[in-house]
Amino acid sequence: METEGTGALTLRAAARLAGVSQTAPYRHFANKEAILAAVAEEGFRSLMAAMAHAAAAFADRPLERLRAIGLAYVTFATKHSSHFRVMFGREMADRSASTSLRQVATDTFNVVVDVISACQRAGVARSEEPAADLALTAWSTVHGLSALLVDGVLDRSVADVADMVTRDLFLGLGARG
Amino acid sequence: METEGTGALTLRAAARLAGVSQTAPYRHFANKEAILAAVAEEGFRSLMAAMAHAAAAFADRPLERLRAIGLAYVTFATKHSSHFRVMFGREMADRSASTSLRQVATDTFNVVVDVISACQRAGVARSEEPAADLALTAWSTVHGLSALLVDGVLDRSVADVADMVTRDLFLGLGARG
DNA sequence: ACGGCTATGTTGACGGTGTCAACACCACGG
DNA sequence: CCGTGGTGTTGACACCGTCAACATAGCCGT
Repeated sequence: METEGTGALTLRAAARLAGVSQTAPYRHFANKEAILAAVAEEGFRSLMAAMAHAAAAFADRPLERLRAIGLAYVTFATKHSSHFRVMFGREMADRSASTSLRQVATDTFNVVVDVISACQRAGVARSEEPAADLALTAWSTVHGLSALLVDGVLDRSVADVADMVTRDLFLGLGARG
Repeated sequence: METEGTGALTLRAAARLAGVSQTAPYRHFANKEAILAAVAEEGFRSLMAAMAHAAAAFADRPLERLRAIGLAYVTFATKHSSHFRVMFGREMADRSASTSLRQVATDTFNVVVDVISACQRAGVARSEEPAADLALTAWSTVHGLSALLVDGVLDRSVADVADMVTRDLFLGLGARG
């Protein structure tokens, strides 16, 4: 998957790679969707770890922490683009079929909510709005940028663009004053 | 595609639907990727039309116009989710293969840039930054929200969430003053 | 009017894929 | 020591994208 793209993640190829027959995976997963759900779930855990690692350096500076996890998100998406695609794409018809996948996805979201709450308490984020709402906006922005980069729609440098977008997200588009 | 999801867009099914043999499409397209590129291109034109239509009501109010095209984007994505997925997904391995697709995609982006320029001239958008940069942030946010909705990650109401996110995008996350 | 060229379509086949049913083995617990 | 459950295999099915070879129909220049 990492070297040949999502389309190469085939049940039979996986079995070949494992050195077993092509139907052996069916002893461990109900079908291909179930395998993808497991891969996606692992991806979310890996993403959460990357965000946690990036945040660790800024224990008592919530704003820097927020930005760090945003950048970690985009970095993860571009560095593990196939994995990222499986995590969010619709190779699985119905993601709510796997409750554990749904759980780990909301856990990931809650990381963002927590950091934003901290920002609000520190007075650096607008606090007239629920943290969950701001978090959804932040997630949308960072996720959208990741999606555009991963899907090859943009051809600008990842670092530049991520830096700029996270700054604008904080400032807003509107004129101040 | 509309009724059974992206996975059902198969060359043979399309041919059956057209009442021709399964290899007839090869007289008109090089391969499946080429068909998807054409579908994606048509999608971008359709999206541009939807945005233009939404913007028409606010000829001389650039801020309302900006918001209207953002909402039109999310609406289009959720109402034609399969089409949206083809437009951005990686069913095509290399989207830059089709220059006309690339062209219509940048045309779409330029619609956003133009509206943001107008907002800057009207003094309602921050103007210390290039319109293209702000446009990329706006696109990321709206595209990210669309992607999350389309991929079934969120279960909140489309209208509510779109309204909230576009407002927060304008205001920014940061505390004012 | 006619012969040929081009666009379009068909048939048949190839290798690859997800999935299922039937069968085989091996280890462990009663 | 036997049975049972977990794991793996073989063989098959329908479907997929794609290709080569062959057919046809309409238009163009002569």
